[in-house]
Amino acid sequence: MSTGSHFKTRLPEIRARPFDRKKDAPTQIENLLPRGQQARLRAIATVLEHQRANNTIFSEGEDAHFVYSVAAGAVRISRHTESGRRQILALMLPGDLFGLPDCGLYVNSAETVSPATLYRVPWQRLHEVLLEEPELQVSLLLRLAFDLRQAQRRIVMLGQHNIAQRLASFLIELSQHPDFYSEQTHQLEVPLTRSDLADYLGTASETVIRAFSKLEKNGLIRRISRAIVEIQDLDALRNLLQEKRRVGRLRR
Amino acid sequence: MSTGSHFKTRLPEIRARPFDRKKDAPTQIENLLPRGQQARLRAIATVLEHQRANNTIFSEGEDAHFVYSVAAGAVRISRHTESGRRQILALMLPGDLFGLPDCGLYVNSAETVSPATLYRVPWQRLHEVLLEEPELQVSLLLRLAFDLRQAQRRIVMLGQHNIAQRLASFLIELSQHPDFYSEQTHQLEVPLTRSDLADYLGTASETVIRAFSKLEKNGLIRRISRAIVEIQDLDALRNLLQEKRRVGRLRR
DNA sequence: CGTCCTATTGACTTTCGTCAACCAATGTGG
DNA sequence: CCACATTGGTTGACGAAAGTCAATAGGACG
Repeated sequence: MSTGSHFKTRLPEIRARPFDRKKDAPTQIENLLPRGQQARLRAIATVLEHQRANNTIFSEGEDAHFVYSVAAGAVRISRHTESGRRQILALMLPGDLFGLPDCGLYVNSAETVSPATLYRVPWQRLHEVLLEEPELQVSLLLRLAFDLRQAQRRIVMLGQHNIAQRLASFLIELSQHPDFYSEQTHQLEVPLTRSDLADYLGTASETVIRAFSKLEKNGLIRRISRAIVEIQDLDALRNLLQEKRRVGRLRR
Repeated sequence: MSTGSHFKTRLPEIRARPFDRKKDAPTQIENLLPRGQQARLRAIATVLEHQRANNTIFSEGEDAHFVYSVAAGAVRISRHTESGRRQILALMLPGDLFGLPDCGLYVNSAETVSPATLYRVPWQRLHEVLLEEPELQVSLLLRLAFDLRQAQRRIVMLGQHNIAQRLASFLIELSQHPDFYSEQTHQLEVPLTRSDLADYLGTASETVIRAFSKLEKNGLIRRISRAIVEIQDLDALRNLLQEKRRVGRLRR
């Protein structure tokens, strides 16, 4: 994609430091692990503070040494097709876990989508701990099962819904997350650019924009700024998913 | 879908019997479990012989008491949208495992797609065994990880490929399975009807048929019968996946 | 040999992808 | 501070892909 002749000289701005009990909320690791085992992991976790969006965390095909958990911000998990297109498989939000290796390699790529704070755990160490603690294994199993169900929901969305429905589905899902939605103001922060969103929904950025326009014209949402959307009628968004994919031909 | 006024009176023809060492190949359970623990599971497994296609194995929302493994035939795992459409999430072929519960319930439906032989294991018993045998847990974890990667491949397919590419992708994948593809005759058995295939690929049955016609016209495949397709040019099928989703507008 | 179900093809329409032009925000170097 | 470049967002035009309706063909099976 890039010409290769002019590199941005700015480095990816990341700061790494060990886990700090005073600065880092223990609740962030809670989703991943049951109480009581957290201390062991904190000791081996490093905190990475990515200062900007579009930092690469890892790329598909690389040796997988670390597993990550999101503390703040958002990370996109993506895969590239042989035709050079990109599909965003999932958006990792605070509390989510990613980077599990397959045969020692990462099968997907991960990049920040906004400034983000991550916990990084060496896979080797985690693996050792897993063997000693069957309960941890169960947690991991549940986590995988959750990811699988999530992936299945996306299959349904991509297979059966039109673009406006897919966008509605995304907005609804994101609005479940308190970090991105305020119940008071009804304002939702969309941490993706239009073209990231397009790759997430399996379409083109222009089509995403037209879907936004359509929802706005029908009074379901209102675009406040690039990244802020006011949800005006959540129920109507939900009802949209009940509709057919296509209006059908007018009968004569 | 059905009118409800005329029920088929024929019962779903299933025969159940305990696992029989002489009739049932032990290799079938091997994918699921490492050697040495197989015997324990055989003792608690029941063999179900579904005589016909479209038998319901379980439906989404039901209490989940059993986990299943396919010995012969094929099973479709599906989910229904609120708009009444159906998406087939996965096709379970010999060696595959399905029916893991989520909070005690099945989240998907499962039906036979052809006559099929299944191994049925009570979840309760399996769960007990899992607790005693951490190695079994690891097998299950690997299995889930595999299913997740499979689901991610389908997300890419649905999000980035046109219908001909999706069909090609399906044919290629099925041709990996010796039970359905003969290297000698290059004949592939497609165990799905066109409309099942449509629900699998996220499209309409007419569109599937047109994709078949297109591949045949271009000499990549040849339709022998409803369910038999001769793969004439596997490489060309693979190359199809490298192409862009759409040809693009003619430049003036 | 009719009946039922699936497959196929044609006609028509909607949805969506692509190209192109333009706007808005932001950042950078002079 | 301003000219300028860069990036991302938006809109319009156009055509290709795909969904829907309808009619027909083709097997399987009683």
